[in-house]
Amino acid sequence: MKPVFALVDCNNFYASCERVFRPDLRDRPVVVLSNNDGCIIARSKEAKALGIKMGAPFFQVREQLAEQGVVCFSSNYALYADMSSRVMGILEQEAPRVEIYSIDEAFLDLSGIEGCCDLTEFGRQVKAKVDQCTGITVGIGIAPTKTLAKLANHAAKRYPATGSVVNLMDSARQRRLMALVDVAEVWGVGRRLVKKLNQRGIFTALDLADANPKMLRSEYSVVLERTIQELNGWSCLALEQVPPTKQQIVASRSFGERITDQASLRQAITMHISRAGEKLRAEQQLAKVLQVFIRTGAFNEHDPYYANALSCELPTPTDDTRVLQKAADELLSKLYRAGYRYAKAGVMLTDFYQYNTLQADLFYDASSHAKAQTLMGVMDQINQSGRGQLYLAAQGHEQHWAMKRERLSPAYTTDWQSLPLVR
DNA sequence: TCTGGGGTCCTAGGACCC
DNA sequence: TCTGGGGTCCTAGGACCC
Repeated sequence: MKPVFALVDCNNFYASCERVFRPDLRDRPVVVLSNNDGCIIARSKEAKALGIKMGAPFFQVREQLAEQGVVCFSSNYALYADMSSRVMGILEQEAPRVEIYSIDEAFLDLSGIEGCCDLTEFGRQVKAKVDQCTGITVGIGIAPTKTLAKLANHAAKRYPATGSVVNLMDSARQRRLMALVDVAEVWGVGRRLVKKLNQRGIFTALDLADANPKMLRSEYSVVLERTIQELNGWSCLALEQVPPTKQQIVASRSFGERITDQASLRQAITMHISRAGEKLRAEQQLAKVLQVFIRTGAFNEHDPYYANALSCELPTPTDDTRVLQKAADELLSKLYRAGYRYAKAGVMLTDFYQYNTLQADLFYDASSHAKAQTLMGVMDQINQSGRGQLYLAAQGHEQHWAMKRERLSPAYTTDWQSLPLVR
């Protein structure tokens, strides 16, 4: 059976989420800022039309945005994650198999439904349903491979006449579109690769599709060879319905203000360890290797620069926040140098083990490990219940370095106190 | 003063083994 | 002049993605 993929992608997702609950902003330019109100990471259509650049540092464009009447939001991940799960829920109702690819994108496997209905019409129905139920508009690209579906989605967004649904099952139509599209737009072709491909005379997606896959593989990598095959309608990337288990977990943040003392760094590292531990337990895994890293600002030429990381192997794999915190603290003591203005710190967990395949050593104490797991379970439950927060004292109560979020919108969908009111 | 966070995969090269 | 051949595992770094 010929495979059929659809890529559903939410338009300007974060900016759209903010606008769903603020109808007064419907036609106004809106941008959403990264953590710490650092850079611009999402723009509404109107904001893009004003020429506002993706990734622009907020402090550099702040005045200009104010003059242009652009509404700015701090990022509100609780809201975006909840809106995302609503959108994905609808897709799961509509399509037989779904791969949630990112917070705002999903691949659908539509193989076999051609016989029952017109693919383009199906796409329009899905789009209308998502719009009606969530207020989020999406673009949909349909094609025989994931890479072509991505390209079709790109076209759906770029050409309004398509009604945001593009069916690219026909190979003549694929070639017509590819001839119009810059090779930089192809999924898997990043900035570095574009330069090299341009030097070889490959400028459009079609140039790449017609290139020799074996030759480009030997010069670059098997990834690019697969991309070429996919552009030619040979599906190399399958739908992945079950997310593969994670291989690493990272928790890190820049500080709202620079830190110079070790005590504050210790608080921050403890907080990151707690978050990483929660993620690890949600994955039902144990970690053996822990890394801690700290660094000063990367942009200021006047301040001395220092960035360093240290890792250690734990005696046995663990998911106990307290054990991880103790190890992290020792690493931090070795890493810390006085006299620097630190901008960011974080932790990384790697080398994971499943609960039941754990290879215990001679001194492994099963009963104390079971107790620790119960304790961590209770802690996670309380923290998720919304009734209060349990955390290690080392995290501190007042964090002067906490993330800057000066333009945060309410948690409209995840907090009773913040429900929008209709009068 | 102020520039995000969290992932994956691939490859080359070194260490080590028989 | 000339110093084997073949394999695995691990790590660091590069490139990409959203």
